[in-house]
Amino acid sequence: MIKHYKEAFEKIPEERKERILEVGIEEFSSKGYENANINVIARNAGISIGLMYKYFSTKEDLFFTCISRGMSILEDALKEIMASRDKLLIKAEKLIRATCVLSRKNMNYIRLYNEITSEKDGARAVMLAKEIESHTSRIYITSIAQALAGGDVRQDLDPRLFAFFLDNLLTTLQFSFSCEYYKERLKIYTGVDTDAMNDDEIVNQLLKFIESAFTFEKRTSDLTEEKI
Amino acid sequence: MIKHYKEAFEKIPEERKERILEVGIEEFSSKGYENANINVIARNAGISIGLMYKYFSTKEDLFFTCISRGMSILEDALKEIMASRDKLLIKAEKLIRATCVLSRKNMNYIRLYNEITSEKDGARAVMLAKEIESHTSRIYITSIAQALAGGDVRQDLDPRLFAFFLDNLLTTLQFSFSCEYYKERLKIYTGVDTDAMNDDEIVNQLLKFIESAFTFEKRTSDLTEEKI
Amino acid sequence: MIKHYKEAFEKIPEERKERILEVGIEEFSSKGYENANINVIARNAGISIGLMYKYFSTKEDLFFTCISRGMSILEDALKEIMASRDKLLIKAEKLIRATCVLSRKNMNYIRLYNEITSEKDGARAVMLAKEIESHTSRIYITSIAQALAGGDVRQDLDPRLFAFFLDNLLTTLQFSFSCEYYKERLKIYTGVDTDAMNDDEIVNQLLKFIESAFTFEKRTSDLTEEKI
Amino acid sequence: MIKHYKEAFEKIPEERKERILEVGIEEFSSKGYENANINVIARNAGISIGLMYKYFSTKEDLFFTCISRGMSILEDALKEIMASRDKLLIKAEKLIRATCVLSRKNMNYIRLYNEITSEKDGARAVMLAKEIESHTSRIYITSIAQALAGGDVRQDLDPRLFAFFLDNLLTTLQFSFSCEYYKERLKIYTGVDTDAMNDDEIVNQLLKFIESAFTFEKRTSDLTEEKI
DNA sequence: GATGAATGAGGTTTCATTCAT
DNA sequence: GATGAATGAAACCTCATTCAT
Repeated sequence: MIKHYKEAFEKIPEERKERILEVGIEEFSSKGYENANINVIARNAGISIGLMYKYFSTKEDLFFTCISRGMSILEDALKEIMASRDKLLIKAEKLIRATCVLSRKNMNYIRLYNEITSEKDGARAVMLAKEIESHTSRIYITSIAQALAGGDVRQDLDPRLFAFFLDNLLTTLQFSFSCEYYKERLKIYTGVDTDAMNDDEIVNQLLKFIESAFTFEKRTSDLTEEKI
Repeated sequence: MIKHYKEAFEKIPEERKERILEVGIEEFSSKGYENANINVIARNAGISIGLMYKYFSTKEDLFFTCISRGMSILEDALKEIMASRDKLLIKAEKLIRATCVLSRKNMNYIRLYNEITSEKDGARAVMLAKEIESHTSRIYITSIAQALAGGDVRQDLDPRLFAFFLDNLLTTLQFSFSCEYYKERLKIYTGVDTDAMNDDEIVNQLLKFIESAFTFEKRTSDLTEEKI
Repeated sequence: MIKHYKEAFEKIPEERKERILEVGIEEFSSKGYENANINVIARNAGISIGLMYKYFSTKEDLFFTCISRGMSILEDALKEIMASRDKLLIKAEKLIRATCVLSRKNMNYIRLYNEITSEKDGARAVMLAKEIESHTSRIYITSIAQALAGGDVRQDLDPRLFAFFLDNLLTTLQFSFSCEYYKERLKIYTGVDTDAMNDDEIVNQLLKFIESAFTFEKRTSDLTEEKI
Repeated sequence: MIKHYKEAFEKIPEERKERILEVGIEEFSSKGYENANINVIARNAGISIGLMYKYFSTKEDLFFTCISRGMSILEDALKEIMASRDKLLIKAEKLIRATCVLSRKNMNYIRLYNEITSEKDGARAVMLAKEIESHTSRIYITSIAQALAGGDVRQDLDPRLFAFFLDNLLTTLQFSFSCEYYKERLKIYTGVDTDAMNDDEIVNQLLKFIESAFTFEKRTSDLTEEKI
């Protein structure tokens, strides 16, 4: 992962590092990149703007470093679940449940991720995607490939694409618990306010959705039938 | 849908209206709301900035009007498919295929939609979600409810949530064909460049994913078995 | 009095003339010259902005013409009172009483006059003062000179300066009934809200003030006494 | 008195503070609030526009701070005179003479005050009047009340209203020495150019005017006589 | 290392005025 | 005579970045 900070930043106490990045994440995630104000971040972090520029060359670099931190926290949660020896669908269930819990706890990180996903600049988008998605995707793909090899899932699935679909569902779910637009959208679909919602129903339904998608394979005979 | 333009805008020839909104959509979708420049939009649309303000009270209103246009175009495509008497999964297949085609053709509209989904301001997000998602969600939910009533799909699904999951998958797919970050992400998952990709594989896999999710219901006996 | 309108304005029906000028006076007096909007005036007067410019060359000219109308209305009220054969102090009393009544009725005209009195541009100020004050001042001065000649007032007064002081008192009183700042100022001095105020007390006191100022002459003996 | 500047402004050297405010007063008093240009003020004060906004949140706040300075300078001159143990009419004479001198020296402050008196916005007008007039009015009223208690002035005067009339006369006199419109108006009344005028005559006459107004009380017998 | 005062380019918005119809 | 669409200069304000101390 590329460093987006200067040497000076490495040398300061961990505590101050965290302070700066947490304040940055708060600002970037709540206002978006453009509307975030570096001077405000410095002030809230308790350091001078001059020092901020000793640590980061540009606003962009501070943003990237905030992202690194935020995303690695989210990734750690994912890794912990995926590291287990559980079968794929057990992992899926854990993931879904964890998503509900973490989305509320790590709201800022998810909002930050959401901000990234609407990056307009091609080069920045590519760089960010590579830094953020590579590892995650590998974890999902590997896990599914193993399940495939173990005969735990339908044999006609493509691990890469099913990993992609799975992540799409989980990512959107995260957004739906954390990001303003997605929260309202979920409310419109379910008719219930997200914050007041009981997670069980959505967890159960999504689990069914994913479980069936991953496990049931159409028998050859089905293929000759009329499509439902 | 609320009007976000002034009376003067209603009176001008359709051709100019389109010109302005298309130029606006191009600017907003390629640079994002904050970085979009209304002077540039006016210039590219061939009108003066003063006139622009005769049509729209604020940059925000121009943005909203661009969104209205972009989203209604996307919605029309959806409506056409969902209006058919096809069974749900036929519709799903059509939707998926249409998504591939339209995502490349209507790239700007989808990028605009993507921009909206990362709206940070709560009030704006709620307003936008209501304007954009209400209709779409109803179409999906109704269609699924009908399939449920007709016994075409598994009986233990919740139409609202399954509609939600389905839309999540389709929306993410659209983004993956249109938006820089999501394009790179898809490339990372599949290993293939999105633009050079043959859609067939992804369409087939997603269809399988959705089809199984919607149709296969665990038999009671399964519930007693060990989870896969 | 210099014409500040074009020929076209002279030819239109009296009713439309009045409409335009009344609307203009309303706009200029309530917002001030700079913040007044010619396009708004045209719209409220029911004519097109193009026509407005057929009648007046510039915003300034419209303003001047509004002033002419407003000031001549105020002047007419003054003239009527001053034309009587009453003794000076009877006139003064009538003036003061009229001021109270007219200040509320002709609030807009007085506000317009107040706007003029803070004109910053030297040339414009001179022009306006000449147009507005010449006639008024002559009326006052003449009246006082007659009273002086008739022995009705103290013999050591200078008619020009006493006219000036008298007008100062009356003008400020008008402002105090019509203009936001002066209204609040009067409230601060009296402790009573201007709009709720009973005029009698202020009329009586001002009358005493003026009456004494105009009529009592220090006897020679006084001059040797200690100043009070 | 409410602060209309930011903390940063408090910390800068007195000299620079004065520089900025004097330049601001010059600009506001010569062009009026609307036509004043803060970029010009910043340039003339020798600072950047960005810094200007570090000191003041808005143009309005800079204006208010300029006013505070200007008005407090004028108030100080008033206080000095009114603090003496002189009898009321001695004070009055001093006030009138001081007005002549100060009006020429402090022309900008008085023009600024004049600008305020034509404030159109109700809320702003009330705020300004309270900030500016409260103290002044109290000084006048107290002084007159004391003179009344001491039997130095006529017993039938209302201290509040007579203070009001006195201030009206002095204020108008100030304007007549400083503000374009009022200067021309004075010229029209006296026939002499204000700048070339010998103050003595106007001072003497105004003193007579005020002295008589304050001291001579109609005897009861007068009341039965025909009004003069 | 640390500060924060200072910069100034750039974007949104307003409105007097023009002119083709 | 009458319209009102169209123009564009100009002003307020923000904030990433610099640099002297």
